Amino acid sequence: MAKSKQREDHIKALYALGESLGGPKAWVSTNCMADHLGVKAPSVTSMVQVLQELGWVEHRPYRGARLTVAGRRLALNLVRKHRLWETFLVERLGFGWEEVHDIAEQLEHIDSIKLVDRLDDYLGRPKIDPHGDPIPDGKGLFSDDRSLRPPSDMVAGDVGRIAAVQRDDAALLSLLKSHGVAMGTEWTHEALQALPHELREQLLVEMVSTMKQGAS
Amino acid sequence: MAKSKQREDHIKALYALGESLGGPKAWVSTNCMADHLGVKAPSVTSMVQVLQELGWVEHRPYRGARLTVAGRRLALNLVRKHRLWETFLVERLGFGWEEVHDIAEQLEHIDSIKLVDRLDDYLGRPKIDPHGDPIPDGKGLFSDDRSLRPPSDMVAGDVGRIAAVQRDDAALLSLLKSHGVAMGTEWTHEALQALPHELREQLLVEMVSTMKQGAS
DNA sequence: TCTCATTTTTAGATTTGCCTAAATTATTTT
DNA sequence: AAAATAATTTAGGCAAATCTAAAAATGAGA
Repeated sequence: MAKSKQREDHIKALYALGESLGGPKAWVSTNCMADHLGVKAPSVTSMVQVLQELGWVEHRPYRGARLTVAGRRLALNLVRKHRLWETFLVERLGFGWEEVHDIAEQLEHIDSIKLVDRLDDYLGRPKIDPHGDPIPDGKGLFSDDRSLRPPSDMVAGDVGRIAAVQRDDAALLSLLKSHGVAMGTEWTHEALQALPHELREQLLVEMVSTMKQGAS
Repeated sequence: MAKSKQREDHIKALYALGESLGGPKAWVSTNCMADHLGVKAPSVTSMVQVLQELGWVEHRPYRGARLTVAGRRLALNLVRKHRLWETFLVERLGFGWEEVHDIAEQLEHIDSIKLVDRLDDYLGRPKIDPHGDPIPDGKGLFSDDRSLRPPSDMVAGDVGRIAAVQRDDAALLSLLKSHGVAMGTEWTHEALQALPHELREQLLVEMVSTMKQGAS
């Protein structure tokens, strides 16, 4: 297997960037990974070459990298662990949603399938983590049946329930908290408009009631 | 601070061996640490020299190594984390006592004081872990008021409550479990005598009742 | 006390993961 | 289409943590 924290971090970065760039087939530049990981580009190149040898990554020189099926499975398992631990930290240990990212970043590398599965059971098999992100199951499958919308989709009179924050960033989450924004709380269009737009645009809501015709 | 998994492992080994060799002032040979850690002696020597630079270890060439006050504090914090995580795994996630050592070995390196303290609260500030070992508090202090005795102290008619197993070893713990030995269960002298002595001698009991005069 | 077996350290090499600087390939501009 | 610019990889080096083999110190027995 030959996993390591660094290798896993590169796999996770590749997964995250690949998703944001249009899915599993997208090529992710090594520079882009380097920025995301806080290392220099040549380090990523060499790591990506190692990960290719190990069968987790496909690398096309000067084009970029993307995950193999095995790599994607590994990435989804890391995402699963990260989000389950974040859920544990918030729901059981009483941490604020802005405090848990760095700790979960460490916990996600703990290697024990049984631990993850028991944690999942213990938490009641949650489908969504404290930031509103879906938690994949042991097979890497998501079951997120929410329909999420940006607040910009709301019109006067609409009410939305805060359902996700798009970036897991302590500063942003603290700010949101200080404005009273918490997962599951209900907000009118007007109240949301009163938030600074840098904050508002990071939110996603589920519609509670809308004035719009034919809205889901 | 400059902690790392390997450095912490060496500190913990030095603590454990130092305790078993007669307390904080005992010199522990690098060979002995090497055996305990599963590495070769020269690796320990060089690590010990690094740890001395960092102020956690005192090294007398050809004599051995021992922890400084700062090193001991670090070691006790690792022991605390290890034993709290083991408690969590057994009491909350339902693991068997023979399954948790390796996972706790990973979890003990997670770096977050707040996490440890919250976990401690969450578990109800336990004083004893699933193997009967005392859990130091945040200041490194133990509060273990049990009086533990080897089964060899028991005489016919005595009853003892299983209170600790002296080695955290999966094979041993599984065997004990298969003989029905579990923490807190009560055993007569006779029942204990029926166990293989390799198992029995790893146990410590609290006396429930004794025939002996003047026994505590 | 001197020699010799044992223990421990030093020396030098290896692997992993990172870096900077230089070379290479791709892309954009004119 | 050629040249300039930007992105990426290669080359070569460094630090951490390990190893093996060789040298040095300890201490036990004669």
